[in-house]
Amino acid sequence: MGITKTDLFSSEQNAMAHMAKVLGHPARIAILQYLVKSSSCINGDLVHELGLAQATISQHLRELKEIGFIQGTIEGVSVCYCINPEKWAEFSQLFGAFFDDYYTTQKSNCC
Amino acid sequence: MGITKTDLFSSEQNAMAHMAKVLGHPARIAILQYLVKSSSCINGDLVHELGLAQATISQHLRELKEIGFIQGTIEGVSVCYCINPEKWAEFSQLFGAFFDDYYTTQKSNCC
DNA sequence: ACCTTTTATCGTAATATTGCAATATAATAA
DNA sequence: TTATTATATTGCAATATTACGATAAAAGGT
Repeated sequence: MGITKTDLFSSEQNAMAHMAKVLGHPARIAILQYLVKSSSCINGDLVHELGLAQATISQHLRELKEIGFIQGTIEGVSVCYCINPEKWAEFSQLFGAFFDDYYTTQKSNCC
Repeated sequence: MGITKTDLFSSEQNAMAHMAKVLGHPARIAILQYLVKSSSCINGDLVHELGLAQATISQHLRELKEIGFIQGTIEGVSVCYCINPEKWAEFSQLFGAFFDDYYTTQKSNCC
């Protein structure tokens, strides 16, 4: 079918999955790492940095912006993209909590 | 095209994206949370827990097992699934490092 | 041997994603 | 105004994902 049955899951689970899905493409990982690393907030010379077409990069940037990982401000002819600090902190916390749950729960080591 | 150009990215970026992609479905998030929470290593009564068909759950479990999030041991007629501690730690560390990179890098707050 | 239970796999339909060329839009420069 | 530059959007082809019914495989019970 190809359609995810979101109604079966909690909004937290759907949100978590959506977030992870956005991270689930190497180009988007690369874009985020580039924005984290670059001291200046470079715009779409990501097109030259990564080897993908301009339309493809633009599409990935939109997905990252829609969920909130990044923000873009118009700067003359070009657009300045950078990490959205609030969302980054929020997502970092959510992922951290997800993984840490395993350690804060008492395990009965079966298997 | 639908095919990801993995050759453009580092193996670390591809690995990170693959890992995130596996987490990018609410059913798989729910399965992991269930396994983390359940004191006993319950098997496929996940089928009853979530509202998906047996074949669908089995498919999600295979993906989780293939990348290493979980492990399954045959126990009579049924299979005992549980979190793979080594991989869980590894993935937790990788995600943590990914998000923390933002904080360990000096920012020049543009935008 | 036969039945039952549990899980895996196959096949398939519906939908989603990826990538790009072509084109549109927006802002500045000449 | 016209040209230029940078980015976004549209349309489409190729491929991937999701979900499930049907069926197979594996193990234990009778």
